[in-house]
Amino acid sequence: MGVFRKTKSIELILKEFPDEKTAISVIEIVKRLDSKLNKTTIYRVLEKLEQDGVLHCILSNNGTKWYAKCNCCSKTNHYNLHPHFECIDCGKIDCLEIKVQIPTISDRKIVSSQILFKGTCEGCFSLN
Amino acid sequence: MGVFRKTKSIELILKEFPDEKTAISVIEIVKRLDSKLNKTTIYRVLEKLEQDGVLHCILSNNGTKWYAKCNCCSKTNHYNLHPHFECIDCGKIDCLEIKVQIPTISDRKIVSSQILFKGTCEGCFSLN
DNA sequence: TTTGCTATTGCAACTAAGTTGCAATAGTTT
DNA sequence: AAACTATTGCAACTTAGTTGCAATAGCAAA
Repeated sequence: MGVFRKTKSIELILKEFPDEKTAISVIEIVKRLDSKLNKTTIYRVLEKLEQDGVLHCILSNNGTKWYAKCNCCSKTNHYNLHPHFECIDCGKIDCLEIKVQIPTISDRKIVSSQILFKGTCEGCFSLN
Repeated sequence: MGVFRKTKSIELILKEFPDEKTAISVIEIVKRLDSKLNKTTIYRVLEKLEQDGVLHCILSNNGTKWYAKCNCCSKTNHYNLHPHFECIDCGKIDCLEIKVQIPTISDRKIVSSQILFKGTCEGCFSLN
């Protein structure tokens, strides 16, 4: 939304997202870019990138914010309906490329959803 | 888990849950019982009631904790697989008595899920 | 290139949800 | 009634996330 200047901050932050599936916690981004960017800036840039349909936000099981790249969103239609997976062993979160049926409920209108599955990820699964 | 004494705190806190569907935020409980109980106690009792399968915890869209009564959980099997609904107008959260298909994913094991639909609830829906 | 506009950034201080350690209190059992 | 220990209250802390404001830096027009 609004003007979008090409700034160092945006460039640095976007570099932290290697692919379309892996989510990163804001805490981790702040830690990684500590010497380069102020945490306020990071929060604001992430929020703006979310509004612009570049990233989407996921809430982890402990209530902290994570972000991941969007591959189906636009500035006007921000769909975030795919589910996410949080590993209870290593803590990582990623996007699942599957569809979950969104139900229709009488008298209510569902606008968006937030689906988080918890369990053991591929990596940790093979270690057992 | 552990011993379960019948204390004033447990009684007071359980009184705040009128039915099996309506969730209450911890913040709200702390506010309501401000003159009667310490917030630390409230957090601890809620956590214990969750471990004992009496209540289940829901994370709202802004990352705060909400609790609701369980009607299908036991001390040993704590299932929390039903979805919840958060109203984007009035902010209330409640349990949905519908089943959502939990997918199976190769190489991963899903242990639990957290499904939050957001939209307009019956009450707010009829106001428009 | 320079000027001016204003979006963006950094800083410091703040907010508030949730946690921790410990001493005091109160259920429960003998 | 005594003793044991789970539970509670308090105060201080932790930390993710926010706010206000002055300084900085993209960008467009001159």
